[in-house]
Amino acid sequence: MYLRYLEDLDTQGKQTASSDELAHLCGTTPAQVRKDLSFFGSFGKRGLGYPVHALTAHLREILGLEREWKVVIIGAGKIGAALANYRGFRQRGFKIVGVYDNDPTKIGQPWGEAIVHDMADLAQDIQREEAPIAVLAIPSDDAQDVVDRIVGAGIRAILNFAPAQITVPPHVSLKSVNMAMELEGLSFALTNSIVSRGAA
Amino acid sequence: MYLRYLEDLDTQGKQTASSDELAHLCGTTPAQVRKDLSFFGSFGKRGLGYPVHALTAHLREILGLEREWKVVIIGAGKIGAALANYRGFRQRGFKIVGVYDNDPTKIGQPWGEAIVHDMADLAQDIQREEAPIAVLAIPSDDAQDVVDRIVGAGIRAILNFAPAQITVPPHVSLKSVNMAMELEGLSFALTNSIVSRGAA
DNA sequence: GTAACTTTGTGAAGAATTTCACAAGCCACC
DNA sequence: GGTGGCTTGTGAAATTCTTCACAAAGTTAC
Repeated sequence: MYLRYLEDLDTQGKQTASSDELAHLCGTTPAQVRKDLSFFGSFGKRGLGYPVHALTAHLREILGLEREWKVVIIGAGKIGAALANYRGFRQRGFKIVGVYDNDPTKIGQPWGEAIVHDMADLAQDIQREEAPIAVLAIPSDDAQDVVDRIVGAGIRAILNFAPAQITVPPHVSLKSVNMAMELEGLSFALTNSIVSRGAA
Repeated sequence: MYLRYLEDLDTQGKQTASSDELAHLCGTTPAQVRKDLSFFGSFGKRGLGYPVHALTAHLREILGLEREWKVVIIGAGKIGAALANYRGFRQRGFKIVGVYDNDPTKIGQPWGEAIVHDMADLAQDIQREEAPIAVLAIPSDDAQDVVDRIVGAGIRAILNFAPAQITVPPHVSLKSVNMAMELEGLSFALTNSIVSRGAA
């Protein structure tokens, strides 16, 4: 989150930003900002604040965004399409090396700059390309099966959009985005008149 | 998360579930499960566990899912389409009352069961329908503008898919899903060899 | 009916996170 | 070069969250 705002500030040509300023932008407190950043090092200058450009570079380094990450997208449906379209993606160092589906009417069809591959080739392609990240955008029923296969093929991180609870070995990182659950959170907030801090 | 698993168990015809069982499914601890649930009431039976079906109903009530929520989708692109397609949506009490875009080539076009409306009508439609929830699936640049307009029209909750940081008044609930940020989280985990608990 | 076994609900302890508050450092101006 | 005004970095305090551990309550078997 800090990175996102710092990039904005950098684009605006801002040289430095105080913890107070960052806190306001991020909807947190100055002390929190300072503690968070101090965990990784001492980046600021007293009396002046944090050097926007340098800190941006630091955070990118910390997040591992200075290298290129190969990503396979699994599922050539609407969500897969939305992801592949999203240009901020490659821009941030994520390179989509393949799109996979098991629907015969989709396999071989053009898909953006790429072609939809047969899911049967998925495991071997992951091994050959050494792609560490997979984005899962397939129906829930198939999710765990596919996960087991790609984990076997050496995948090390999965971003899951299937509304299913899946399990991975400890050495694999997993993030799940469940749109229905997000909406349910809003439903809870509305039902219970929860008052927010105004930013998210 | 508990609701999700309990629904599964309910479908499987399971009568009761212990905190131990739920903890295993959700990747947490039995004590955590008990504390969480006890916040809302005393649902379990000692020696037996929690009644799956009744607890499901309770949680649905707590989350405000027993009523219908009207939702407008803003942005008739890929993400909007993915959301509208997603059948678990209406099933869970979220009724899509309109899809809006400002692209003249899209306005009036059929879109699932509905038609794409002109974004110019958005504010008045929200007021007439009294729709409390909006899903924002438009480019970042327009996001804050649109948010200000729909907040003015009486929207009370927003699910934001634009990779932009937006601001709302305190009485409006906001959740943002930022796919790039999720991937960056995975990049961090890979870079720093973080070992997970295996579920998410 | 009772003994053995299970499992909840919850105070209390322990751990983690956030906030406070202030010394130390940096800049700018005279 | 000294003074005043900011702002960081960080121990300590306060708060929040998680885990422990056990009495109370229910179930099952006989």
